[in-house]
Amino acid sequence: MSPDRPSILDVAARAGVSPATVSRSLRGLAKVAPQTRRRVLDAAAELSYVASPQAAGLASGRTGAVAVVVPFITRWFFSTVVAGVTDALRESGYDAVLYHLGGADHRDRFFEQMPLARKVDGILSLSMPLTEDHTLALRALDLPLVSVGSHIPGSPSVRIDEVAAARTAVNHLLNQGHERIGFIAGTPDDPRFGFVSSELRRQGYESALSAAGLPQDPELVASGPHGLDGGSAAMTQLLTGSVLPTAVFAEYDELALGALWALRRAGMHVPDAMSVVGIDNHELAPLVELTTVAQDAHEQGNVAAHLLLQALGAPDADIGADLVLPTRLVLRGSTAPPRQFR
Amino acid sequence: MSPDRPSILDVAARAGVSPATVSRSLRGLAKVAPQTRRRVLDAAAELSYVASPQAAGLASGRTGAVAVVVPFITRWFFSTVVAGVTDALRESGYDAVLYHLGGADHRDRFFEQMPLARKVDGILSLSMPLTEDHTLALRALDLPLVSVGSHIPGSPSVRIDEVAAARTAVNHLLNQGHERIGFIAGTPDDPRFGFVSSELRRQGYESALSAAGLPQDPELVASGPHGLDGGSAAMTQLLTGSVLPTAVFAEYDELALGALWALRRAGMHVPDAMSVVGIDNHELAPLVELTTVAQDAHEQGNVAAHLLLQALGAPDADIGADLVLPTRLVLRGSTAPPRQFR
DNA sequence: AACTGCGATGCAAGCGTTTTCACCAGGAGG
DNA sequence: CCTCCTGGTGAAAACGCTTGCATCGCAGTT
Repeated sequence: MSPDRPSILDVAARAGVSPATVSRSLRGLAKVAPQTRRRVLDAAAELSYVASPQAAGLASGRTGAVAVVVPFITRWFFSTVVAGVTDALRESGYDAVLYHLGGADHRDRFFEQMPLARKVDGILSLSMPLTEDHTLALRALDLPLVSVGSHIPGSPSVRIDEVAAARTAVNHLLNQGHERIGFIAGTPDDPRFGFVSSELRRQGYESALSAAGLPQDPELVASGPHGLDGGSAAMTQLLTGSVLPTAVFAEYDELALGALWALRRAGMHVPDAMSVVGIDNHELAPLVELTTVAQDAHEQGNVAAHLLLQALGAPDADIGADLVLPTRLVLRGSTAPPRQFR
Repeated sequence: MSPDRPSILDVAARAGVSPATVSRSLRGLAKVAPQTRRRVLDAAAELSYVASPQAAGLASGRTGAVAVVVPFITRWFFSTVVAGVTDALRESGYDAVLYHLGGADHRDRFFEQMPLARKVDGILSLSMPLTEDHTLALRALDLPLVSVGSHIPGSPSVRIDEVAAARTAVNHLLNQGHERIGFIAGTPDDPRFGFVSSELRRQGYESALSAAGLPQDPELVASGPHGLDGGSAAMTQLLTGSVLPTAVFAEYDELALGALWALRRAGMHVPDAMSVVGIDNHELAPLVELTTVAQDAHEQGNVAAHLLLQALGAPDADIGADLVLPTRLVLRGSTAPPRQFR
């Protein structure tokens, strides 16, 4: 049925040249006479020859693949970034090997045995919550590394200004006259550390409050697991607390959506009884009229991939680029001045 | 900085055995004395040796990776299936190479040059809309293939009974007394063909109507691009048509969500003025009280991965398994009897 | 006319494993 | 005491490319 895939020798024979020339022709290297190249290309086509990436890799030391390390592929932000990454990678012929590292235990195991040792040429780390050990393990690989959503010192990164984004969201609420503003965060799945963006957004929340001369009430901060349910749980927590906020800022839209859900169940009207704002501009945000600070996740993936490709092309280019992409406040119906202002 | 990764020869030298024995020890093959194996394992650990997958692949003909081919990673169903797949794959040590084939043109190019020729040991195709050419190209690869969400004759597949699921959704509406039931579909991105599930769900819709003795009114069928916007557009289309339905069945939840959005903008109350039902049980379905026919996407990914692993283990096991996973109607607030019934 | 330079090509040495086959010691069987 | 296995091990041949180096014409240079 499958009469052995043709090897480079078959192509060489058919084109009447040496395997070396075939290799050079196929990869578009310089020193080949146009006419010779044509002959080789034709021969290869006729045999529908495809070079073995394994052999090529062994010989050249490259793999033609990059690792994409992502914590939760089902979250809007990550799946969208991954889409951006793969779309950019496609052009260049690089493959994307997906490492889905949900739980902290998975991450630990992963970084211990570092399965991508000789498997990839570069790494794209998406907002991974990394301990120092993890980072060191990555470093030890000595592979080009680009991170999205967090900044790993020494390697290029693409992100938004998390603090500013959070501040934008909170300021919006402040501008509307809110004074008791809650914060809903995702609980880190590992006590040792959480998403860098979590921490930064919280900082933004706190600094915005400070700047407005408002106190920080721990009662106004709640957290729940990542995802819709977590947002819902956190909102419920706030609703049953001793201090009722008039508005809440959620770390990201999926938490905000969960909060909206809880509010609905509690019979609290949004935005009359409670304003809600998030970050992301999740695809479904318009559906529930969620006011949010938009970021372009697809673009971030795209840019990150290009950065990595660049690093792969130029062995020791300037490391350390830190691209900060813009965000913008998208006003929808989930925010309004608090009652006493109307 | 990086003093060349150790090779199997280094380990062999350190353990005082031949590379062959090292290879056997490390892979847990039978014919190695326990004591020898220990010695090798220790030596390998001390050198923190990791075998080169490239070389191993070249020599053995295996790659240790499987291709995951997916049309839209950002859709709930696909990202969830991918999560299921990667979670299952992790255990076995196989890597997942992600091929994100959004547009039909990407698919064409992909299947023409078939970049996964020698790159993977097996393929997982997620609901890919495939032309006959595509399928042939896949076949030609002669690799184990498992599909999710559609059935490719001759290879195992995991899916739900699309027709039955659609019928369940429509029957639910019928049982409530609806007689003018609209259908909202996603427009294929390529005129030549669309998702298999699209077609089947439509069949389910039609057969349920027929079974109830209701006519099929083309005016009640609308479609839009995939995703929220498409659902919204299709709903708008229905709302401005000559026949106004009292309920709509959307091919999948994201379209249903889009429909809900359009209804809200049109000021039509759900479910009083219009009932809406979808398929999936999208994470956000509870948020908007969407009645839907639930399917377990994560489980489908999981099962599919295991099926593939099995096929990879047993060279020529029985091909053709066709696992049909259950679905269940989840009643929420988006459906109710039409007005005249109350 | 001898020489230099250079574009085009071939040779052959790797790259780091896996795997077949041969080999060897020692216990079982005759 | 000799043969036959058999578990344990090593030697060496693939596996299918890439690439440094050598080679070879041939058009320019002196």
